[in-house]
Amino acid sequence: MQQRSETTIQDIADHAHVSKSTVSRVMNNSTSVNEDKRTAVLEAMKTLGFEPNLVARSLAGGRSMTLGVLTQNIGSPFYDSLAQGVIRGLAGTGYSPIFVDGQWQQSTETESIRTLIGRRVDGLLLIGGDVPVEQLNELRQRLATIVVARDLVGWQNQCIHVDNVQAGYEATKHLIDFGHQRIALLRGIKEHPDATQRFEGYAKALTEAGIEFDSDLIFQGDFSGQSGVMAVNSLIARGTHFTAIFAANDMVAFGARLALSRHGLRVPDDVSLVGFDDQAESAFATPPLTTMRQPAVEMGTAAAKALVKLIHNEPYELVCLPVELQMRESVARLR
Amino acid sequence: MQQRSETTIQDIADHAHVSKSTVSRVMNNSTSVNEDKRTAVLEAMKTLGFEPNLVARSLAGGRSMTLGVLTQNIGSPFYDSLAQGVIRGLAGTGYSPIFVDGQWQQSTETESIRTLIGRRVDGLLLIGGDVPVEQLNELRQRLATIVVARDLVGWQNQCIHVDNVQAGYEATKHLIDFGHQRIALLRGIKEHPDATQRFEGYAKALTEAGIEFDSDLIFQGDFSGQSGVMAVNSLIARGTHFTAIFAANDMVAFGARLALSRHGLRVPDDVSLVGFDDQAESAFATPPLTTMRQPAVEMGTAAAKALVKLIHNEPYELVCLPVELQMRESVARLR
DNA sequence: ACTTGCATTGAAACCGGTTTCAAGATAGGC
DNA sequence: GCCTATCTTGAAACCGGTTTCAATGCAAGT
Repeated sequence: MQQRSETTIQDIADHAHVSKSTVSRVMNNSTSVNEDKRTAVLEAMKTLGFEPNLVARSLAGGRSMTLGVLTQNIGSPFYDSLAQGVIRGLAGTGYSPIFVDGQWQQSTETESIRTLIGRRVDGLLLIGGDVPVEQLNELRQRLATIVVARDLVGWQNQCIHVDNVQAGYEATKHLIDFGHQRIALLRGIKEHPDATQRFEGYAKALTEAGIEFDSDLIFQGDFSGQSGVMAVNSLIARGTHFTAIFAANDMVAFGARLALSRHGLRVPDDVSLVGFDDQAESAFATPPLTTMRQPAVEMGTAAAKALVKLIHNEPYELVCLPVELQMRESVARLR
Repeated sequence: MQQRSETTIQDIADHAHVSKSTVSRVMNNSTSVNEDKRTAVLEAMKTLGFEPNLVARSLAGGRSMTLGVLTQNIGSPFYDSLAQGVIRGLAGTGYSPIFVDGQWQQSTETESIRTLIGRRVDGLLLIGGDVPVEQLNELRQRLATIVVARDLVGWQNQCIHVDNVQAGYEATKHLIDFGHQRIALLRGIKEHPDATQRFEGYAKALTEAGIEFDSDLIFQGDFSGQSGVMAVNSLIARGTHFTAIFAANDMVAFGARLALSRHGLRVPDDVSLVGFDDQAESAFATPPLTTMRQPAVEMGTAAAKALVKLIHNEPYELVCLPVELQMRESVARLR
């Protein structure tokens, strides 16, 4: 595919009978330019249909106006919502995001970050991921970096995340408040810090309510729907008694709900169910799913805006957004 | 944030006692280089931790190794799956995607495409969207372009999409085969060609089966869950008799299923339900949703690979992937 | 021994902008 | 009317690579 040679700044200069420098100045409003020349240049740009070469601009100016976004599992609701938020937060700032998928694999992530650096992004937005802190500490020395959905020590103001312990606590507390004592926990991936922290919250709520912890109620799975059905099947097969389920996320909750129904168990009449994430489908599940709402879009937006400020050395604040219980109809008071 | 000045090709050259040219040659394997020098250069690159400046490379080489992907509604399942497919298709090709969101607005899309051109992407992948054909025809003259999920006349081999008429036909046919005659159609957005084409397929299946078309069964909505709820409420409020629903997509089907249950109607016992897309949640809905599976990931992958070939002027083929009926449990034979 | 051909290599031009520097022009201050 | 501060402006250097071009060296051909 031959790229038709584009019009350059030099063409504009010739057409307007000025020098390249002047054209550049008009484009950037850097120093004052005589009104005649300015209009002549603008005129020429319009006539010739000039589109500045961002690549050349990046090289010369040292700024690429591009932000690298390392995300995980593009195609999964939570991370997509974050990405959506990032896009919104960047709208109108002049910066474009370039997304790469880390796939929750350290090697992939490291490689992806290298690529982004090679592309000379002006800043980095890391969403989740497994890259060790030491490596990130090094990274932030040379590049404006903000981390989302991950809790890093020593990153006070360059890190926006959610309190998963608190969230796990509240979800469990909600079930306890409704009279449940036998609460099954469908854990997410073992190594995943979110899963671990929510588990902590769960345990804390139990302890606080004086309910004995029973490891039979814990199912170690992942974040998939299939994991939810397996958990319930396994729970029932083992004959474990439970009246409520706190699922790793909404997708797991869907799977659990399906498996329950296969066993003739109704939600919420027989078993109460709480999810996590509040993805779009959850409000329209049958019954609508009670879940912990993660402000994914908002986090993405906040992170993006903060990164832009960080790059410009402007002050900003990164608040820790709350996970809120979204009460719907999948939880019932224990009779 | 001060960007620590990176090591350049010149540093490598000095360190290895060769010229810039030679370093470049080693990097690109362009012409043969003496083994001694080659190792010296590689050595130097390792020692100095050299990361080539992609920006400079793009400018000099005329290739940016970047592909522009214009997608719609990042954060919606179908388009996200496509994006996921694109990422997979590009893995290992050396090209990175840069995603921009057109948000189904022509002005935004046009603007986004301009930005991508300004970034000197080597190719364009347009997913859905409203940009008029004439504009696209112009575009393809200057840039390798492939369009996904859209049927464009005259784009035979640069366009990968799905036969929505056929898909609409098959979904409807499936319901008819199960004895349904009063099939409500929950249409997607009026202007959206997908919605129109599926409607065509619906009408065709009806005609073919000798079932009279009843406009009372058509609900004009959008692609949201809320739309499904409203449709069912409206249908019931109007007293329209129906035994099956063909929803604009799975999300709409979820909404419909919820509204049905609110009215005491069971799926599939009282009303059968067919969705569209087969998003991940659908298999775990209760009951698992029968739906038309769009091979979104596969389409994304195929499109990405084709684009790379197109850029390299290599031959490729873009097959029209089939939409397949994914039979699950939301459709029952009419008693 | 002399020409020919190919492999190697560095110098320099180039990609399309930005930015520094110095010069010319204009205007204000006395 | 002269000097200085400010505004405009173009030439040229620069960003970090790629690529062309010409030169050098060396082995093969005759």
